[in-house]
Amino acid sequence: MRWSKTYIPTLREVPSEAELISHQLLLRAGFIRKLAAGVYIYLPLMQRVIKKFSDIVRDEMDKSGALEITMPVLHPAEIWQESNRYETAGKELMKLKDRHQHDLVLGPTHEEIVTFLLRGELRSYKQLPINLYQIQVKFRDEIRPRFGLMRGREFIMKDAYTFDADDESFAIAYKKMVDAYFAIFKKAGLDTKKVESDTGAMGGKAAHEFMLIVDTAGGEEVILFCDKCDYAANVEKATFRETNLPETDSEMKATEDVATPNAGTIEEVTDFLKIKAHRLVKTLIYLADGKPVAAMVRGDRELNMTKLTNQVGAVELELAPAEVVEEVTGCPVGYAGPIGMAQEIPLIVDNEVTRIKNFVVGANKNEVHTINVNLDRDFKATKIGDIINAPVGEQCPNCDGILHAKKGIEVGNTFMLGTKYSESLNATFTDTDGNEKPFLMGSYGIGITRTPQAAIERFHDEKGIQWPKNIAPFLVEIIPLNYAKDEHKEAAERLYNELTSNGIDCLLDDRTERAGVKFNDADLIGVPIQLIIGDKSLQQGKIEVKNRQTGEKSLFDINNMTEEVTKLLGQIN
RNA sequence: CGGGGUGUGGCGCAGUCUGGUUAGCGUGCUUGCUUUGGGAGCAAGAUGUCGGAGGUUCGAAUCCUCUCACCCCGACCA
Repeated sequence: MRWSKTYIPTLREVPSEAELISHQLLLRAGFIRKLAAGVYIYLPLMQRVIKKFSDIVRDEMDKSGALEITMPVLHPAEIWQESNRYETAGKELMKLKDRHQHDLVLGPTHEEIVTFLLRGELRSYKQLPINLYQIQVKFRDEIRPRFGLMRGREFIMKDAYTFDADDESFAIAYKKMVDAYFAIFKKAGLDTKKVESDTGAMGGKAAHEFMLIVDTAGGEEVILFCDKCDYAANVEKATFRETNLPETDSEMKATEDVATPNAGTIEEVTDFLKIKAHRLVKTLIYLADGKPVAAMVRGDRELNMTKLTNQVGAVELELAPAEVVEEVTGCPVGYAGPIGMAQEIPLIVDNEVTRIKNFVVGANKNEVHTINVNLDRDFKATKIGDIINAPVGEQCPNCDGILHAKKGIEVGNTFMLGTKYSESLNATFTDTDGNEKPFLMGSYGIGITRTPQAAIERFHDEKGIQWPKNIAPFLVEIIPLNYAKDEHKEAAERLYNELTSNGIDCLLDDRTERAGVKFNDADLIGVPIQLIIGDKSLQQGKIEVKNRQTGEKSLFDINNMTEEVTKLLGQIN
C-alpha cells in the first residue's frame, strides 16, 4: 500500500479527550476516530489490525474444531426475558422498539441465541460435542464507557459456545479453548496469564480471564499471583490463608463507650485510641437488591463487593447512600456499629474478625465508638465468611507461597456455564440412557478491538506504537527520504515491488514530505521494520534498516532484501 | 446515578472573573519560491452558528436560565 493512496491522518498533538497512552496513540497515529462516547470509527490502519488479529483468532478456533457461524445482532426481547437476563443484566442491554412497538435488544453476548438455535436442532448425545463461534459487533450500555476501545458501548468480540453431554467431555472442550487462547495470544505477540475470576452476571460454575500484564494506567484489573505455585486470580476472586494471625488480647474485657470527637476516619480513630488499624472493625452499610445489609471487616482490609454480593446472594450491591445509613444506624455516617442499630438488618462478618478479641466498633452514636467488643458475646453475626480483598503479603490458598499483585488488562475470558442457560431456556437432549438432560455449556470471549489497544498499552515508547509483527497493520514501511529525487524514488519503487510480490506486507511512504516528518510518522504508527532509503546507504548499495521494537539500525544489501527482511521478521516478536 | 471538569477554525489552546472595534495564538490546510537524514524557512491566503435554545442589555464568547455533548473520579468516608 502507498501512503498517498490510503488514509492515515496522523495528529501532531494529543487530543484532549484521551487519557491512556494507548488511546492517545490510536488517535494520533490515525487508527480510530470517535463518533460518540464508547463508539468508534475504525480507519484503514485499524481495519488492517482487526483483520490480522481476527485471522489469527479464526485460524486457531478452526484448528480447535470450533465452527464459525453468524448470529443476529438484533434480538427479540422475549428470549432475554426467558433466560431472566432481561432483568438481571437489564441496564447493560441496549434496548429499542420496532415500528410495531415490539421490544428488541442489541446483542451484548449470545448465550441465549445459540441456546435457542441448538435446543431446536440437537436432540441426541450423538450430535455432541459441538462448539460454535462468531466474530461480531456487540453492544453494551456501559455505565461509563472509557479509555477508547478498552470499554466501548459498541465493540467487536469473538464469542464461542460449547455444548457437551457430560463433565468429561466438557472438560476436554474447555481445555481445547484454553489451549487455543494461549496459542492465539502467543501468535499475536502477547504473553497472557490465565487467572481465576468470579462468574459475575454470566453465572455458572467457574471462570477464567486471560490477562495481559501491564504496568501503565491501562491496567484496570488487579491480579494476585503466588510467588511459588501457579495460583493466579483477579482481586474479586482471590482468596488467601489466614496464617499471620493478628495480635489480640487473651481475655475479653467489658465493653465501654468512648467519645471520639472529630474522629471519623479509620486513621483518626486509631490515632485517637492509640490502637492498630486491625483492632478497629468497620461496619459498612450496603444495599443488596435495595435492602440494607451490614458488613464488618478489619480496619486495615478492603471489603470485596463481589464476595459480599455472593455471600448475601444478591444480584446488585451498592454502598448505601448517607440517608439510608442514618436511618439504619440512627446516627450520622461514620459511626455505624453492630450493637444497637436503629433497625435490625443482616450482618455479614468477615472471617478475620472472628480472630480478634476486644475490638473497636462504631457505637451508632455521633462521635462515639465502643471498645472491647467481642463477637457472639456482644452481638451475633447473620453470616461469617470471606468478604475482603486478598491482601498482598498473605499466604497463597494452595501452597506456602506469598501473594503479590500486578495490574492487567482482560483480553479474553472463559466461563464454565454448567446448565444455567440450558435449564432456563429448556434446551435438552436425549442421553445414552434415554433420559432428557440439559446441555453442559461453556462460553468463551476474546475482545477483538480491545486486544490491539491492550497491545499498544504494553508495547509503545515515547515516539509511538511498537506493534508485534503479527498484528501490525504492515510488516515493513519503506521510507524514501526524498521521493522527489529519482534515485530514491526508483530504489523505493523497486524495493516495494520486490517485497510485495514476495508476499511481504509493505507500506510505501511515497509522500514528498521532509525526512523528519516521515521518520516521526513511521515511529508513531509503529510498523515493526523500517527500510530507509537515503544517499548515505544507497551509494554503498545498501538499504538502512530500523527495527522499531529495539531501535536497532543496520544495513542490508540492496540485492538481497527479500531474504534479509524475511530473516529479520523471523527474529522479532 | 452521584461528584468534578470541559465545550471557541481540522488539532492544541488563550480570551469569560471585570460585557464594548473586525474573536486571537500555535499547529495543520492552500499557493509560490527556497530547502531536503529526525515534525524546514520566507511570502501570500482560506477556514469560526464561540455546543444549542431562550433571556438581560444600546451591545453577549463573556452575565442569567434551561438544555445537549464529551472527559475524569466514584464508595476504607460506614
